[in-house]
Amino acid sequence: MSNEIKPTEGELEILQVLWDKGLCTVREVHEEIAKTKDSGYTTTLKLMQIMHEKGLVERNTSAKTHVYKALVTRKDAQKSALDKILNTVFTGSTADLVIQALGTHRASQSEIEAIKNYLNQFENPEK
Amino acid sequence: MSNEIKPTEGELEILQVLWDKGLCTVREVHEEIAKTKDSGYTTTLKLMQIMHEKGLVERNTSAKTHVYKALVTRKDAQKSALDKILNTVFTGSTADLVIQALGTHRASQSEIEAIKNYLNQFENPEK
DNA sequence: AAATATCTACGATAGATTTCGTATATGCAA
DNA sequence: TTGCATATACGAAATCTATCGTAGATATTT
Repeated sequence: MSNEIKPTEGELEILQVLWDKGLCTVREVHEEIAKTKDSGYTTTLKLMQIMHEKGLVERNTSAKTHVYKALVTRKDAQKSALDKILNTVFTGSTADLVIQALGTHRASQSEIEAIKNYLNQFENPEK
Repeated sequence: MSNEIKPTEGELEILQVLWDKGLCTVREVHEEIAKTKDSGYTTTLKLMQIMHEKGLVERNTSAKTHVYKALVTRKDAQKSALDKILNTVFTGSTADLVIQALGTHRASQSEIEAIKNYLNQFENPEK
């Protein structure tokens, strides 16, 4: 039980953009966020500065315009998010979570196949 | 897209107890929470009062000591939690979520069977 | 070079959440 | 019945998060 990645709602929005685009200036992140939400530029800037203090991102300050990069990976965040809801609402049952997920958010046929293939890895390998 | 169940962190802790135990007094909930965290009795009380205002719980006030009951079900909260992480860290891919969940939190053989059976429901029904 | 645009830094505010202290009511025991 | 334990109610502080305005530095344009 080492790392607790717990970005806030606003931080997650920013991480999304960084994950999708890789290296980004504050302006780039802000433009992207402004598509679905309207808040000021300095709001995004401030959040990203705080994320830097927290170690969620790193930045290159050699030029006037700083360039940011996510330090937490999407996978890290996924694992944390899963751990959290598993330990709270799902009382630790992975199977419950999986079945709920498949039940309410219908997967496509190809996704279902992918999952089945994945499961087959665990099919008593040494029979 | 009807209901957004978004209990806070503290509210979730309380809901846990109510889901596990059913009807509870503030004292009972507090004792349980105090096992893993130390905060005062009135803190728990206040939170539960707020949850009552928000409609997350109901309470019987006929006796001096009030008895609380969750109004949100665990399933409601599960659905909300899943929706949320699907739309943020998992970019809408149920398959990614499922595979991640199975990958990091190994399921037992019987759980795997349960999931496979579940998936078979969707096997091209009209061949 | 002067005006304009763009950037970072930073303080301040607003709102939500958590925390607690204190007042007051109620039940129980000596 | 007097005192003690335990409840609820409620206001207020402490924290966190998000938001923005403004100052000052650095480019860019004319």
